[in-house]
Amino acid sequence: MKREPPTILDVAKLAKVAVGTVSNVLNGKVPVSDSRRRRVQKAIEKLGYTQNILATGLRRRRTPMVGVCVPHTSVAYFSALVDAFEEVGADRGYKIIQVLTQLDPAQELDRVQALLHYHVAGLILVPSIQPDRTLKALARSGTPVVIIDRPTGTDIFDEVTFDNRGAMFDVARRLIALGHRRIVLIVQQPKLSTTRLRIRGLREAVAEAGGLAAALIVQCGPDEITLTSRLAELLRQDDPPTAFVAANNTIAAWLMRALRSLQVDFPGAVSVMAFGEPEWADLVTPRLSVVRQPTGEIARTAWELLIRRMNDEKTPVRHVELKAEIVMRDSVASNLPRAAGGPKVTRR
Amino acid sequence: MKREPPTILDVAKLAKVAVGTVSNVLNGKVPVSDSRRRRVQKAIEKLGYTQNILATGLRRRRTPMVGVCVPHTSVAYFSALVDAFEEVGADRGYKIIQVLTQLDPAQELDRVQALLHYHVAGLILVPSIQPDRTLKALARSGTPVVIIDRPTGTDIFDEVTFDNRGAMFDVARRLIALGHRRIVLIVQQPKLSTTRLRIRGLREAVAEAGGLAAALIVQCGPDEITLTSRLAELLRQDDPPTAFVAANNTIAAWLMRALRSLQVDFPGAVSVMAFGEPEWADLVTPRLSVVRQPTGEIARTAWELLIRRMNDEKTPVRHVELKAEIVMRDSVASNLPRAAGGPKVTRR
DNA sequence: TTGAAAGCGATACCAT
DNA sequence: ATGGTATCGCTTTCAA
Repeated sequence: MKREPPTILDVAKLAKVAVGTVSNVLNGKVPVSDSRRRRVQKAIEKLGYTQNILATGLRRRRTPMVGVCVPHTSVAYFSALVDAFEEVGADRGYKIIQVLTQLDPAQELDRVQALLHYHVAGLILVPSIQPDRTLKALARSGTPVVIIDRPTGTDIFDEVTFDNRGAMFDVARRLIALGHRRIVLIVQQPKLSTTRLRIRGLREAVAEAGGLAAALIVQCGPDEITLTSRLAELLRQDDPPTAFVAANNTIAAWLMRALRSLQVDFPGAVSVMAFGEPEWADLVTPRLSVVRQPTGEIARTAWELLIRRMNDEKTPVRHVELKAEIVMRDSVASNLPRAAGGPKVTRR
Repeated sequence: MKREPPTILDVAKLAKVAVGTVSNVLNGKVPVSDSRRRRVQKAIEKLGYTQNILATGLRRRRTPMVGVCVPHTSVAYFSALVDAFEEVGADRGYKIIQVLTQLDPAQELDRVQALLHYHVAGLILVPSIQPDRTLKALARSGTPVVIIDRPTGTDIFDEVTFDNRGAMFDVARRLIALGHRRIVLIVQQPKLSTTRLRIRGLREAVAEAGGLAAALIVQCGPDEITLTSRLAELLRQDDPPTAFVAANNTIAAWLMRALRSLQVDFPGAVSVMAFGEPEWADLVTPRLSVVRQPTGEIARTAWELLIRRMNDEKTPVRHVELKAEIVMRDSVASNLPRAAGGPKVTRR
């Protein structure tokens, strides 16, 4: 018994007022006399009237929804971000439309364009490797946008990122101080801006150590098996790497499983760190050391910037860079020759 | 330089045709002569025209979006579902709007109502503990709905669930066969339909074992600390429980950490199982045994049912129940007196 | 086939 | 403060 939902006209008729008056009651911007307001409210109640956002959006040329575009939600970091946005956004009366890029620039463009068709009020984007066309479309649309996590290298969008270079630098420095000489960074997407920054941080730390240390970037394949064989190869060579850094929790999980299946003594022979903090970081043995991204703060800041831009089209562009926190646990151990059971890293 | 986006009118003007013709080209339902079609397409290209979905939706009284309402995405099971929907939905030209209930019936109602304002073409819902008002609103709206994961006990919506009772029954039976006599099910929401079914399965298995075994339902608090102290209490009593089943990956993580901090010999003294399959299940020691939900199949089936209902308003209601898979790993061990190092459960 | 025109449900302006 | 009306961008008759 699907009856057509009541419209503002039905309400106006029942309350014996003009449609404009109903609209005014609804939006509360223009004053309405008490008596009429009550009549309208009663009518709304009785009819079970609900606003049609499509019509409102069409007229207002803007909808109270914000698009959020992330790679996928299987990386804990991203799902945490989405959760945070849903929460903070709802408080301000915005709905979140979530779309996924699956790491594919073409899909990214497609999905973002779809969001633009909806005339979303704003858009939060974690860009892919090749976001150029997407960014162009975004710029052309004039939609308020905040880029998060991955700097675009442009100056047209607000950005909230965290200091990947610095974090990686600190991590590498600590590893080197612990006696590690060959450090491997395992990444999924070498061309990603974030990845490049991490590589830079790593190289800088290595350079600082003079000829002592060396860095190696490994691109993991699409699955665990590829990574495992690549790893086996690496560890077979003479003077094999002793420290591994995984770019996210998925890779970290693959890496740990690979090390186990290869029966590598861990953290005895090799140390491991990861970006992101999966819920299992301190459940596994050895407990995983991580670079903890300031997820909540990123979400909050991004939302603030977005609100600001949605309110004022031409407020100056801002780039906010937050600091990540390094959390050392058992998966990182000393590699100093004299210190087989020697000085341990601080645990927490 | 935000210029107004071109409309169908601009296209018509440039192509020197009527707006209706442009619309026909766009939708491809009504035949259009080749020459005009080309002119229209060229104009669209040139102007960079994109359809305004709000207007289309208003006119058609339906939008190509499907709402997905889940508790949150930090439980891997739910984020996997959302990912699956985004993928399968996009293929059919639907966008997914995701909203979260945060386990709160009031928030659930609010969010679902918002989705209804958008006149979504369909809605997929993982209901909360108290979904009555939401379900009523949904029924009233006439929107195609598919309920997943948690049966509602009504016959007005299509449902895709999996056999929680059966899965729990099998799990309990195996545990009992392994010599466990006191089995604890740790849940977050005792009144949830899913939970009730699991409890029933557990009770049935216990009953089957005669006076041999006993079941205990523990409601964990909102955080790990509460659970830890509750657990300590349980384990302190005489004849303490030897098997624990966690309702999801979050509780499983809490449970494992709690057991460690309480220094319980595990899986020596107690065995552990969990519903859901977190990425860390086989990373932890001992590797976690789980009830693996058929996530992909649930998503696929739900989508099929939704499509079916979106196409045919009054196709008969269907309830599909899928089977879950029990995956035994090291976290479950024998509790038979004679079998300290005795018969092990099959591993995989 | 094609063009003209009537809405879809709301907002916002203009008189009153 | 209130009522009447044009309008948002598009689909969908209805004639031609």
